[in-house]
Amino acid sequence: MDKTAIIADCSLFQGISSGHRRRLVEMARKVAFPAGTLVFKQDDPCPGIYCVGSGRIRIYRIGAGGKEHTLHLAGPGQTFAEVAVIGEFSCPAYAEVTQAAQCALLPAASILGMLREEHAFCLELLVGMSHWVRHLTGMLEDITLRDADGRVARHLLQVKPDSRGTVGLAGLKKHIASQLNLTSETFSRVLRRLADADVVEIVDGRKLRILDAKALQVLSE
Amino acid sequence: MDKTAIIADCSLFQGISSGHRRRLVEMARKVAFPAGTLVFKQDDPCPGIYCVGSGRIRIYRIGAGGKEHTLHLAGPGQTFAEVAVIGEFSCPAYAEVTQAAQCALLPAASILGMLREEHAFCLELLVGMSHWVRHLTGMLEDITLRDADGRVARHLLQVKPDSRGTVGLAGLKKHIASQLNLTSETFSRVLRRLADADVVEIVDGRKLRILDAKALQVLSE
DNA sequence: GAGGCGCCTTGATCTGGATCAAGTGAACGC
DNA sequence: GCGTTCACTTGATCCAGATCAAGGCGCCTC
Repeated sequence: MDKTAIIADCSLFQGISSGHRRRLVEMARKVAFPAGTLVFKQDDPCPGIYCVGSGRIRIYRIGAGGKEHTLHLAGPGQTFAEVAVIGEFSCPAYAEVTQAAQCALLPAASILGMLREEHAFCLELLVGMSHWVRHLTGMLEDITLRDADGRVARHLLQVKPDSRGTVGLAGLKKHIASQLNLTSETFSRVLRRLADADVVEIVDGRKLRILDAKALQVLSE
Repeated sequence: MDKTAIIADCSLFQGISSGHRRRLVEMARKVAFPAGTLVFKQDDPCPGIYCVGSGRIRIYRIGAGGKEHTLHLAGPGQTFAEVAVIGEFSCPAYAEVTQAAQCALLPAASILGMLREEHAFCLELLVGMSHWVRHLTGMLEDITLRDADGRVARHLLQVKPDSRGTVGLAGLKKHIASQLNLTSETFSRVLRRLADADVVEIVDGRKLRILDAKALQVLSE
């Protein structure tokens, strides 16, 4: 997978003109990471925007006592570190490769230059950013206004099912649990309860099928 | 307080050119709200960006069972509904006037038009938005990674003290508590504990003085 | 195949903060 | 003045979900 393909697939740049896209490809650097790599640490200077072509990167924070909170599990077509680049902050979180990944790195300086020159690109990113804000307010709503069952239900409804109604989990259960601000034990128990009530069916450890979307809807209120 | 003054004071538009600012003033409509007004409801179409000149507006969501979560207590110099305008969403929350307020309303259509025409304005808003993202990730970090004492400590450190080290609370205790995802009872108890430990001094119901900022720092880790 | 390790499940217990309940006190209208 | 309301405090109890503990299971490496 080359730089061009990665950037073409990237949802942040869907609405962009082909000319701008070509400029992005030119400035991009292809980077590959084996599983387990720490791409950057919290408070590192931010190298640029990463576009994920393949694999999976987990973005998380660490609080007092070593507790982790996963903000995002970035997969193909997604980006991370955009906000830090635009606001010119240092990295606000840790980024760790959970599945060997190929990414395109758009250096911060080049992006900022292009933003200054290209009005349309600027508009594009503005909309992309507003979606990121939505994601965050959604997480906040989850954590403050929903109980464990509700959060899991909403999460299951958000990941779109593939061919025959099965949804694959984007990462380890413990990482998904941490994204929902739950422990893996609680996540496990909720899944079991949903399976016992025939709301979902556990296909294998990594996949499950939604049997009763309506019931999930009700749970997430 | 007229439109011109409100927009001049508005932190979102600090870096903007005087020409752009003049255009904003032209498109703005002055609106005054008595305390208790519901400015908009969740899912209403978003009328535009509100700039607060005076008074206080509480932005909050309601979850199942009527539980509220306060996202923001917007005061003078601050804006709300920017994100909905830019992303062209409907209102993502409720906005209620907690202290009689004077605002300037920048209609969504005019703002979107200006964004399309004015590159510098677009850049400006992009940076403004990245700060809003920071605010949200800060709240998330608070709620997921800190306990009640830590959240209160961080909150107290965030509001900058006025003349002689006293900090005034931006709203009712129950609204601040809800912003920190606490009940007012818990908030009250934490404040008492901090006062007993001589970390803060309760001046009157609405104000308090920070005696030991270091200790607050430690609590918020 | 044996051992080890990390992920996941399930059960038993613990606890921070919510909820319930009661009381104070300030601000208001009549 | 006198009731009413509403913010806030404080105390007593409760509970959802965390933590602790114990296997089970898949997947390495040797």
